[in-house]
Amino acid sequence: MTTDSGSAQADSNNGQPTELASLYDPAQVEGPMYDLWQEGGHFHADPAAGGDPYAIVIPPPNVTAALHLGHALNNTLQDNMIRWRRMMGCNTLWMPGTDHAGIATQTVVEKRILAEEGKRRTDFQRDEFIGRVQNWKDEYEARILGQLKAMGCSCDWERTRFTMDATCARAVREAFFKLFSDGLIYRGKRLVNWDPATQTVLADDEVEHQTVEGSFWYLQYPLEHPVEINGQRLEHVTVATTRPETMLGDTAVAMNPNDPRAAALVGKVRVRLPIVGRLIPIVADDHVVMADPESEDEKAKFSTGFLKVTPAHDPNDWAIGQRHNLPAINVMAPDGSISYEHGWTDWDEVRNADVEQLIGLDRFEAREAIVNWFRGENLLEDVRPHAHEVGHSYRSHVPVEPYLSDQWFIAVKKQIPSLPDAGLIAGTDVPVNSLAGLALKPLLEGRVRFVPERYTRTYQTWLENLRDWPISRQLWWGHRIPVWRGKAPESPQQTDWQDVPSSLRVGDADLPAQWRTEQGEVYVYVVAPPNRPDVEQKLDEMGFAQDADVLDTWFSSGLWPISTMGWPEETDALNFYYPTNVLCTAREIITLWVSRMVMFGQYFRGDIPFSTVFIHAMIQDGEGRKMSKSLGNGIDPLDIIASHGADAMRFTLSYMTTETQDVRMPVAEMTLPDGRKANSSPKFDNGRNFCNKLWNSGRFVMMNLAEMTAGEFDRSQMQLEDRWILSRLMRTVDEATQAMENYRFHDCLESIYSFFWSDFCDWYLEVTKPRMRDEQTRLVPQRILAYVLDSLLRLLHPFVPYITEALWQHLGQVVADRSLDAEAPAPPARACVVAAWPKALQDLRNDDAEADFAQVQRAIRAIRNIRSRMNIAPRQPLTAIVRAGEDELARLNSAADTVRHLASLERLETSATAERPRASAMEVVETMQVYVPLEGVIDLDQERERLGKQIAEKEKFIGGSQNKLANESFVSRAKPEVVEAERERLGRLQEELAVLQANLKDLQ
RNA sequence: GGGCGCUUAGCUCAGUUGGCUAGAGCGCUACCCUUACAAGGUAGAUGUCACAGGUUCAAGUCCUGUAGCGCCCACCA
Repeated sequence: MTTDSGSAQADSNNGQPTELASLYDPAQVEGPMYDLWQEGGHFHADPAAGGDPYAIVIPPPNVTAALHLGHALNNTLQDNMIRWRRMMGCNTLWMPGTDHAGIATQTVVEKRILAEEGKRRTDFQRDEFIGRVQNWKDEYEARILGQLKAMGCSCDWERTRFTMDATCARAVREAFFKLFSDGLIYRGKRLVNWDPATQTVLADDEVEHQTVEGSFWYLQYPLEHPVEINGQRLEHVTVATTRPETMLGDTAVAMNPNDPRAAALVGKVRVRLPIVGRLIPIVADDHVVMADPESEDEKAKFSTGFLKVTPAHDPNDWAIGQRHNLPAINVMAPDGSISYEHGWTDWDEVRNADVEQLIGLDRFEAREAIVNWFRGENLLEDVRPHAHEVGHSYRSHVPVEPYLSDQWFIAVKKQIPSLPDAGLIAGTDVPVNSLAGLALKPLLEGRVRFVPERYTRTYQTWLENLRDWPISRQLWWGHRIPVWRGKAPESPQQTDWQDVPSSLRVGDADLPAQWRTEQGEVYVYVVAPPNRPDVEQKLDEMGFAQDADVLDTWFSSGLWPISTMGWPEETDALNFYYPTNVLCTAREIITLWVSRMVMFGQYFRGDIPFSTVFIHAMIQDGEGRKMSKSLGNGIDPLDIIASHGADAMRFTLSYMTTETQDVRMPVAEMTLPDGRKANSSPKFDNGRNFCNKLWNSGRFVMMNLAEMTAGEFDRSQMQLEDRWILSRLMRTVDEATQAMENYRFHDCLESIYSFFWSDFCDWYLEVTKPRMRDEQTRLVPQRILAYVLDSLLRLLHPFVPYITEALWQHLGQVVADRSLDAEAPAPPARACVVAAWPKALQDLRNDDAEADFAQVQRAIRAIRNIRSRMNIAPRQPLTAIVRAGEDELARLNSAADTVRHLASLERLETSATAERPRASAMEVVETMQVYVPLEGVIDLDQERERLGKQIAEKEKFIGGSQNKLANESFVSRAKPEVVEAERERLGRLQEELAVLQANLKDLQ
């Protein structure tokens, strides 16, 4: 976008207000205004200043990549709220920061290093690799913070945090220590979601399900010896599986106890596992669905009645294994290849040539090889296509492998020992005083609420069905788990973590400890307390080693609301701003993040972290697809800022924010001012146009205020349009304020927008132009222009901060005090960012003025309409004759100048009995008739047709209204005021019809 | 498999407790560079509110069902 209209701000001379360009150029304004706010210290939150606290913690963006449009929306809305509350006089804090995003960041850095240097993580020393990730983090953190600033976010930058900085690390250490001491963290061998690509465990909610077109393979497992059932000889059983490769680890075949064949099979005969040769039992378990090809049940349709049981590689099988005491044989390495080195306990007994050929194959290669083996041995009974949901890593996107491994867990449904036993939350198995219970209770009590409310359920059901949270990750980038493991120096009483709140004395410290027997040896796990390097050193000396793993990223982000404020220290910020007010986020992390913050806030701080969770829409592209790098449909907020301006972006995003759950953003490649091509969206045109309009109207108002005189304002000197615009303003202030209170950003902007554009620009500015030309008549409208513009800038500031601030600064130079009078003050402020939000003054509300002015508007529109229809030049002077009731005419006459001016009339005649001049065009609006005498030919047929249409329409409505009123039930059952309104409406319609008919008759 | 959401003008979407002669922006048509703004102004056209039932005096709005689209959750026989 280029313009020859010069820079937005010419040099000021002699202290005169600067000239403003006619095209708003955001690039000229945004930087200086942001500097002005920063220099003014307006974003800094000071608890000592007291007042009403209002705080928001930012959902810390991941340092994996620069911010995208979703972030732009998220942060725009937060800034809307913070700026609004600041103007409402609250002591506001918007806490900024970024998230280290463990697995995600490590993955992108690994990928980049592999691509650029051909090296893998394991080619580096741990510290060296972390240094590389740190560099990435530094780069992206800077970019992200820069983006937030460019968007205009009014965060308290002095408090900027990072989930791995010293303050947050301190909180993590404290939190881990407390959880461990309370026996809420334990080490366990469990089946976890394993990502073979990144080789780490994933929490349930880090697994994404995708539909995969797979197959069912029907494999025959020979029986140890044939069995006779009802005279039929059975030599093998057939199992159906989607993952044949796991059969190497089968340790049983299960069947339903009600299966008629069970009596002859269960416990009577074993199965010889093909390839491996392992003899495995047949067990009875209710979990197995019996075969029934006729059944509606999907499972019964494909079931053979026999289920292969692989405890080490399937969660259901794990459960069956637990019930029947089956061994778990792990046949895979962490990278997903077939291996006998990771828990294949009977390898030495079963190894043979066939099995050995499979060792080292990737799990999918092994699948093929095994299927081929079965086919070759004639044991492959059938293959059927089968579409099913397969869990994939949300980071590497490869299928997740259920994998047996040792991990640290948080016990989420365990009664917290330090709290009283308060039973279960009704209808659940969740103890009130468990971590899950602590997160659930405030929701049920209404202390935490979701907006929109429907998201409550997502949160609730998730917590109710929560399983223990695996918190260790086999990564390098993250908070290292502060657990040290060593040979137990003394004999423990027991080795069951659950019942032994025990400790180990190290130096002068008693460390919480858990004992475990591993490979016949007793080990002790202890947690080193925060800020005790001496203890850590002592542990090292004792030959203890720190756990190599790091914590799940959500462990530290769950602490975000308290860690950023300095917990566990009793900081002023924590005391003043906690609990915060609103958490603003998208629905995708309600479970991942929101619930954990509530859990931790409640447990560590004894209070909820925020009282409202505002969930906003997710942005999709024009086709309803997710925006992503791989699709090439992502948009960088900085590119929108370059193409349209930050305010335009914010305006459009805020305006789009309704209660809907998805919004679409058509993506289009655009050329930016610097010549680059980048993705942006024409959706932002609306915002840009709005800003330009605001800029120009502000410019125009200020031109007219140049020689404004202050002094007493005499309200009695106001004319109809003055009373009208003030009334409309107050109505708007009222609507906007209510909308903001209810997180209705669209409604708020809609209200301000229509007031600004339709009422203020289209009408008030136009109406007052003639009055502005005269030194005497301009006095009143000048004061009102100043007051209304001042109010508008305040109303719009939370949404479009830059342009409103720029105009505010200019306006301040033109008119220092825009107060109307003592009752309608406009408290001066040195910056719009800290100006007071307007109050809706009831004494300026004026329904009569609004009704009267509406009448004037109707008359003007009628004349313009005739002009347009008759193809008469806009400024050709005309005479108009208006016939209407006495009251209506009185209103019109009181604003005759306005009508003449805005309709470009030479003469306006009003009469209750006027006749239509023979050569004239006419317009009937309600009961008002407007005639415009014209020279030349009037097409009477056309006029009659128009009237005929209007009559038909009117009759239709009258018919409907009459039917309604003739309906006995309506009259008796509808609310009286509704019936009364309907009667009035019918009366009005009939009057209007009569006028139309009279005029039609006149044309005959 | 469970849950949630959407379907309103050519396009993108508003429409809070049922009272609607259903709105906005963009686009479209005609006229206008009227010294704030052409990123603008004036005037105008356009809708079986997905479909089928039901509740009600009254349904875009509430209920049930159907279809299409999208999302979230769920241990892959």
